Amino acid sequence: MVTLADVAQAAGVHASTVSRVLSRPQLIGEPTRAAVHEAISLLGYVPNRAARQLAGGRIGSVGVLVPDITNPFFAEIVRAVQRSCRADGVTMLLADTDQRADEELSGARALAGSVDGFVVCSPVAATKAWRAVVGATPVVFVNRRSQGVASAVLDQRAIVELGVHHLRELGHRRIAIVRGPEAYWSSRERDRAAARFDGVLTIGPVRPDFEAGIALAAGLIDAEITGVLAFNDVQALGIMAGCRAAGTSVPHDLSVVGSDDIAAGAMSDPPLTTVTAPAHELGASALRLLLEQINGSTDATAVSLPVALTIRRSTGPVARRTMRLKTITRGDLS
Amino acid sequence: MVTLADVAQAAGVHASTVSRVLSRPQLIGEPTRAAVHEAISLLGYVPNRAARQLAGGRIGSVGVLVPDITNPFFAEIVRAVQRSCRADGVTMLLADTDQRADEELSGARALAGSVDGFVVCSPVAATKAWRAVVGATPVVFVNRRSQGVASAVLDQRAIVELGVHHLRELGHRRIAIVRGPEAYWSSRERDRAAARFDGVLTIGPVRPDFEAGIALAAGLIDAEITGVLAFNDVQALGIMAGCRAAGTSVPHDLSVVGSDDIAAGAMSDPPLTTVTAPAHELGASALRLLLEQINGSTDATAVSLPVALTIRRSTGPVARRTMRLKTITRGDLS
DNA sequence: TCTCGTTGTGCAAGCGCTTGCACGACGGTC
DNA sequence: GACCGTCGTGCAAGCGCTTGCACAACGAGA
Repeated sequence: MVTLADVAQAAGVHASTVSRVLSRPQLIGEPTRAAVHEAISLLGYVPNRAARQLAGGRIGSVGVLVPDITNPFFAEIVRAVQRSCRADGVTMLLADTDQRADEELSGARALAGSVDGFVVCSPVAATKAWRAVVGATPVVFVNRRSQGVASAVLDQRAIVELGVHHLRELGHRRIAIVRGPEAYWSSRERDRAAARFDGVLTIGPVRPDFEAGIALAAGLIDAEITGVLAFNDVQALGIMAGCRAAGTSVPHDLSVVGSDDIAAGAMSDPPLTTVTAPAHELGASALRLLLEQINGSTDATAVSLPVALTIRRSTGPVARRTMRLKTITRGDLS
Repeated sequence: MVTLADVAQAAGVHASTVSRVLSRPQLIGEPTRAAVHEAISLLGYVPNRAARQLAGGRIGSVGVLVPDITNPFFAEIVRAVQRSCRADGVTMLLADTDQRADEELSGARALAGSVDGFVVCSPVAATKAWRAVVGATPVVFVNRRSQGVASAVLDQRAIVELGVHHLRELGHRRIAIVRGPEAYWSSRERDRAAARFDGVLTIGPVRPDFEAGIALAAGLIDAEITGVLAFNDVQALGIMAGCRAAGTSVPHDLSVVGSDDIAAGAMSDPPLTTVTAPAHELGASALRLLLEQINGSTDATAVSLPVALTIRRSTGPVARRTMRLKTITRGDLS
């Protein structure tokens, strides 16, 4: 293993000089700097992280917590964070929290001390609990807003509006919005947005997974809903599968709008109309926010990212036969 | 920050004693040990990784390189590795290599020195290049076998056999196997297995993605193939989408078998028959192999994991009209 | 009783790096 | 020509932990 001292000897300078060439080059004279660089590449020197961390206090790595890495949406965020990390010379530590608040916290505890900060996707644990675990360590929440914590979120209101407007433009009058788990900030936010629409039914909470989507389909059909905005794509795909099983045609009898825009949505039959989330930007922004916090430039900023409607073929004009008017009441659906 | 010394003072012993209680408890007498443990929990002491690593030589973290984290198959492997890591108190560092050999190597270079070893999924860089980068650092390849490198692989031959037998049992006689990229060990392995079957056409290489699958469909239909084993599920889904676009019914006109068993396969229409890979076991085995290597117990072992056929509805009996006999020649497909 | 293990604990030397401080060598000022 | 910045570099003290070695205390065998 090549150490600082080896490089220093090869370059004929003191180890501290080499260290400075690496960390604050402007302090070192040009000729010395060149000599050091040459020695470094000659010897193939790679700084030892542990030593660097121990001596310097800084760590140079961030922890990323995701509820489910097998969900392509989170995978995309992780990829974005990892790329940004690489570009900034930061190491990324990943933990899958299995959507559980306790796993979230214990994951953070395990990583605390090994990271300079956390990017936490769709956290479910209470902010207070978070603070207790991470102390003053910088944290940024992805898709959750919370007092005193930096965050990068999707414009949930726009998701609802885009979905509902699209369905209305297609002539739908019996529209349902599927609510997500109560613990999610995004769910609560969508509820708020949904409340602004008259005559739009909100149903659920319904788990944002495929099976729950399947199970939901029958209720939607019974209630003569003609257009539905699912909580996410996976659930939307489930609704479509449920419709298929029930002999209901999408989009003829029921138009389905997803949210996220995962790859599987484009592969489905019919391809899923969805509200596309900029997962990559979300991850990149979160890391930027975190790094800013770590470097002390800002604290607790929040960014909200725009979303866009991607129209595919799971939505279409409302079919005649379902157009009879009828008052929608909550009792229509359980 | 609570240090070893703080704990030592609280427990009325020397720091080295505390250190030993943590690392080799059997060296320390029972009463002392208890006192130390009490002090530790009282003070909420958490060992400093960096210091530990610097002093001890060991690092306690492993690097994981995946070609594409947004592919659910790899995501599942990553999750398995991460869980095993957590159980063993090891930290996982992740890098996405974007399926590129150079990214693979540069990712490894960036992590080398910060990890005790690597788990590399579906590596494409040459083994020699790998050795040059990692030196003596333990490595295990996932889904690639290579002389002198430990590996955890799927039984590729079984994948081919399972797929082909299933199709044959359904009466198919015009069966095609889609080859994967030449750089993949798994591709080469499947070619070898495919060669053992008479009258089975191998086509490709075809990229293992959705678009390539779509593009492939037309050729399959033209060649009057009635059953196809895709390279993976995503490609299989593409083939189904291509068929749909061409008005060809799956499974009536073409039976499609995938490989991997990603979640999207179960959500498709029709649900995809596929060869299920134990992604979780693959990841867990890889980590076990790596840890064994790190601890010096073994070197360069290879495990091969069994796969199983999951029959859903993308395969079915061969339709009458396509059963006329005709000699298959390579020229049928480009 | 003396010696010789055993066992349990303390001591101190680092691991490779960062960084505050000291200091020598300049060039410019009065 | 003595004086004073400024700049570039060396020096050395750690960062928190591990670990080989020393050593005290004790019981057992001679």
